[in-house]
Amino acid sequence: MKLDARTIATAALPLLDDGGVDGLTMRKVATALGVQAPALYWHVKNKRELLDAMARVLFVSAVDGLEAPRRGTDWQDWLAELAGRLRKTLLRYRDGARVLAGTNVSDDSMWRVTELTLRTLEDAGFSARDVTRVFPLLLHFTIGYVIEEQARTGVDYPDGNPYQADRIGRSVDAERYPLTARMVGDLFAADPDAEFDHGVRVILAGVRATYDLGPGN
Amino acid sequence: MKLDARTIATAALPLLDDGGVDGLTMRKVATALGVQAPALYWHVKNKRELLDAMARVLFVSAVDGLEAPRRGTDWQDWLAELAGRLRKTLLRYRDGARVLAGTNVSDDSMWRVTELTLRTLEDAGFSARDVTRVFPLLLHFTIGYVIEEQARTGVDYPDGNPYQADRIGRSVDAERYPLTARMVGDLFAADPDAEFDHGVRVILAGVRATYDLGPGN
DNA sequence: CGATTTTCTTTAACGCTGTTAAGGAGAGCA
DNA sequence: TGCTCTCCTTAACAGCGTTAAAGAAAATCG
Repeated sequence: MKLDARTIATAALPLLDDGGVDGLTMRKVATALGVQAPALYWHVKNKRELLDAMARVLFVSAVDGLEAPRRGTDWQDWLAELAGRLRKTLLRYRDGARVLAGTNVSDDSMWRVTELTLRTLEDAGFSARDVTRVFPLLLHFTIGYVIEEQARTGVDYPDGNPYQADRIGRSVDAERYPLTARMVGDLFAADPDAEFDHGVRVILAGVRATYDLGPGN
Repeated sequence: MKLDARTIATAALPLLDDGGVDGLTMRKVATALGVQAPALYWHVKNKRELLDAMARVLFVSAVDGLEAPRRGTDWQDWLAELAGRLRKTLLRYRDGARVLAGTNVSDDSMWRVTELTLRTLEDAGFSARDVTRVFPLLLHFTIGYVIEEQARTGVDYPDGNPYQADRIGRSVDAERYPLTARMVGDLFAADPDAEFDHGVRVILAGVRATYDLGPGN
């Protein structure tokens, strides 16, 4: 097999599922590729660069095949779908969001998607300056949301997941904090997909309410 | 000095500033406390638990002394200030946001703040169900934003920060992606404080636009 | 008071990590 | 054939989180 940064990263991603990002070692990755660990250093400067490559693969696969909104498609639906795609992709591997978070992804497909988003917003009537702020808004929310979501599976805690509903429920004093106690219950009963989409919609509503839309929308 | 999880965590936080969370070792923490590394394991089960304790200290110090909004204070201003406080606290130590992100913080002060927030929103006229969604929304955005913000300092990259404006600027093909090229410029020229506050305001506008407000608001 | 137990820290050591150094196998080319 | 470049190997290093075992200090008890 031909080895390069991208194939190494692709092979490394599934390994996240046992042990998460902390349990990912160069030796494991090498073994998965039928090679010795130092061989990787010919294609990748260090582990940091491997993680960057993994983030890139993740992001690229999230936006692969993404097209501009078809005529008649609402810009909000399009953005919501984009955020949803990103989330689904991050959820595919354990700690996916942590891998992407704060990683330097500078890939052509990154810029392609950014450009697509900005153009969609401009077409929807937003000013050039405002358009710049929407993309990070959605991106940061998505990453924050999925990090939390993946942390909730609690795999980092060998004996007993502290994120279990009853555990947290018990730790909240329902006498003093009744609203909080109810929120905790709500949160664990809620469908994460719906909750995420809802959050995205709220943000988009804020975008709509905040910025001036040009004529026609 | 009396040793316990909280004092250990407090001593560990400033050590984040050289090396970040990856460079934080039990031995360094121990040395900072004038003690040998294994001594820490009497007070803390493992490094994961130390990080949890650090996250707790961080969160607690962010919301320390926080009070319910004074009469006449807008709920939106109050929430914006809460998010701003959290951000400022995370920014105090390198990788602060990474430490807090997805960490299991179950402290009384956590619930106190949550309750305060929920009550504020209920007082503002939101329904009980809607109220439980606003808090995570702001929290996730804040964490996502600060992770990115702290990553941008690029300390993880020994030779040359790839987040520098000119580097990214050069990597974007301004011919094919003109809007993106401009966005990158905008992003680096922007004041992070203002940009964050703006994001929070957009979200709050979305909250206002999405949920039914009872009579009186 | 001395004896015992409990609390906390030490030294020593374990297996594992990311990473480097040095060298060898094979392809392409002169 | 001999040289160079590409890619992989083996061997090794310092440092990591963590455990085991023993020792000191302090508290408790008869």
